Amino acid sequence: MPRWNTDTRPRLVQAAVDLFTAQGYEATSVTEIAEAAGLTKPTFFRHFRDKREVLFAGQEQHAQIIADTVADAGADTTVLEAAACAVQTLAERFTEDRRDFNVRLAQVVAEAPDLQERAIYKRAALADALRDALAARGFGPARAGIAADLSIRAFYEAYSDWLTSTGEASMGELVTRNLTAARTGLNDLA
Amino acid sequence: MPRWNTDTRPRLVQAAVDLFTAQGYEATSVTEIAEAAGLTKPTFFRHFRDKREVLFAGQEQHAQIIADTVADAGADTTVLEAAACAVQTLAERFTEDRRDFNVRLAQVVAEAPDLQERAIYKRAALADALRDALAARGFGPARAGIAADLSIRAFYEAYSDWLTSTGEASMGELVTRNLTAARTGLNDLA
DNA sequence: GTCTATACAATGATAGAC
DNA sequence: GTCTATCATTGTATAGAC
Repeated sequence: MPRWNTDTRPRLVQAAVDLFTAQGYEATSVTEIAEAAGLTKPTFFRHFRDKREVLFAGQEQHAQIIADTVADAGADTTVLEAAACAVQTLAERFTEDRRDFNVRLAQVVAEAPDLQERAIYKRAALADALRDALAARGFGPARAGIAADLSIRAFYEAYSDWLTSTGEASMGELVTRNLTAARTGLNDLA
Repeated sequence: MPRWNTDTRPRLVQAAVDLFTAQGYEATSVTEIAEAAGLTKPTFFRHFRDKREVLFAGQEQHAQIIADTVADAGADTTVLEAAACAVQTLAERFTEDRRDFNVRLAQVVAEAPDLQERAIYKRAALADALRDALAARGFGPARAGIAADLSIRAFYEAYSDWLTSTGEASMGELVTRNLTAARTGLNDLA
């Protein structure tokens, strides 16, 4: 990573979110975003694969965080414990000062089907990363898949709660609550 | 639906899959597809929202099949039974004569990230439909979500098996096997 | 190695005629 | 319901400047 111009990406992200919020996602062109950041269209596409990707900047490391956490978990942890640990660690990145930004982001995503599709893809990528990490620890594919789905689901429900709540609970607490609810549902299953 | 030109969509689908298989997805333009079917580009877009959607024609009713099956299940069925019933009913649409087409389709999807994203979106839509249908029957949200994820996962693993196997097992049988494996994994979870 | 300038193919939308 | 026609935008490629 070069030291100069290291704020190019954040500037593009900020310009994009501002414009999307003000005029809507589809009504905003990539050229507009680039010029609002004092750059040009080709530069935008050098930093982001496509127009959608700019709204998911900062999530690049999420899969790695999950993989690392599972790999570093104690030797005697169960599948569910390892999976829970992974999403708990991920939750730490969702600090209170990032809540407003995430709320605005969710509002933009809600209005554009293209963005919802990308968001679902990101969720699936996280579930895959978690499942693979669990499988790499020796848990069977069926168990790994189920534990991954269950934990990622709890995480996203917590994320939704976090966005709609008024800040009385941290993301970590909400993840814990939703994981508990999931385990209860699991027991009621059979 | 008009009686004339009722084969327009199938013709477009066939032309698309043929061209994608021959030259690749990205190397084939919508104009090419339309002209190969004796039509024009705007006509293509009247039938399919975008270039990707043409490869998922025929899946429009899948969500409805799942919803209907769950709604029609016996009053004393458990969550897992209702969910299993739904994917089993869906499996009936994957008859042996459609296997070759699905194999070609999977090959095209495998080469284009855009298509994989759309495929994942379709899977998520099925999981949502199943979860909603289960919730509508009074099963709690946690149980409904887990049962939906688990059953859809088993379905897709069965689909993958169905494509790679050489026809000795039907899609229904493969779904049954994967559902059984999932239930075993579920018991090993706690 | 990062950005600009320019040109380009293709997607996807739109308006109007048959 | 399809066609012609036109259009803005996405996303890529090539050149070169700093």
